[in-house]
Amino acid sequence: MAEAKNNNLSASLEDYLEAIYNLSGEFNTARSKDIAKLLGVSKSSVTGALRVLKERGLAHYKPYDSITLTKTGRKAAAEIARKHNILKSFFINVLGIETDIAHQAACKAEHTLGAEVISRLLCFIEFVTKHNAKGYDWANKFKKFYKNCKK
Amino acid sequence: MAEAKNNNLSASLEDYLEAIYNLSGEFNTARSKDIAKLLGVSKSSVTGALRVLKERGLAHYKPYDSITLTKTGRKAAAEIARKHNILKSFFINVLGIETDIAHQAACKAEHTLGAEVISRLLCFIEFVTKHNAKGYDWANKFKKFYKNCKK
DNA sequence: TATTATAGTTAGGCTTGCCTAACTTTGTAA
DNA sequence: TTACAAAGTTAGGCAAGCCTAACTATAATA
Repeated sequence: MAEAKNNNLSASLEDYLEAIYNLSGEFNTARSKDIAKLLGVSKSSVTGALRVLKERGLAHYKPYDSITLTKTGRKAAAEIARKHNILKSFFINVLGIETDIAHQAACKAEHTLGAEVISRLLCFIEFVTKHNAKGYDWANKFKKFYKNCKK
Repeated sequence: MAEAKNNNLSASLEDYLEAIYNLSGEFNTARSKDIAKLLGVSKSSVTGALRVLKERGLAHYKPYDSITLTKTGRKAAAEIARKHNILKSFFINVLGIETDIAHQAACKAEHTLGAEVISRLLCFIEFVTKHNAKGYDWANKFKKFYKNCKK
């Protein structure tokens, strides 16, 4: 039945899933080559990952055929991307981190920190953001603070 | 010369290093058995890690002998522990996360997030903490906010 | 001091994730 | 339509980390 065992994906598999999701956005199908490039990984590593994603019911995959996500896969990917983007924008806009680094960090964060921490952290970011909107300008206050902060 | 190649340690090795550091606190020497227990790992895994820490000039280690950190090792461990503790207390005191989970997350965080993000995050935590001290009670404000926050 | 439990090590094996090199398939352009 | 380049796959290998089972050393006690 190839039904999704939604068992927690490894950080690496989530990266692949998200990459496919993002690349698919434009064309609805992702190419192995582009996934490899996006993740900085060899083509054969992509092939390997695709096999696993298929096994788990998250991607449609047949050798030499086009790559798409299953419904479950898309849902999972969307959720990953959503969290990822919130974190990323916090890193960039509040902490003042450079885009690429922020991206990398956000990619990995969820896995490492775990669901509970991420969930609360996302709330916290929302909290901070709302305060910002209310005219209490965190990002800027922090920016000044950061200059004198040696950690 | 067994001088420390201070090359970035893996997450796992940092865990071992920190474990030894914390266990040594009480007795000045750590036991394999206790490291294993603390990290939830088998005794043989500890042996393996010790060999690597020795190779990297971070721990003194000889089979069946007592385990201590080198000066470099101690320094590195202290730094890991310091960051770790800041993160942990932020997770617990601001985000309201349960101790064990906070501990796990903090352990892994640095690695995943990378030096730049961690450095800024630690500053941010300090920033938040200082505001707290000034009577702007973040932790509490966030606590209320969190109740209505579904992420 | 001999015995035995505990601590620690070694050997061998598994998984994940990556790599390169060689091969196959596909698609494009003479 | 053939020939060649690009995309994709397969085979084989490597490193990090972990495990269990069997062994060895140490230390405690009778």
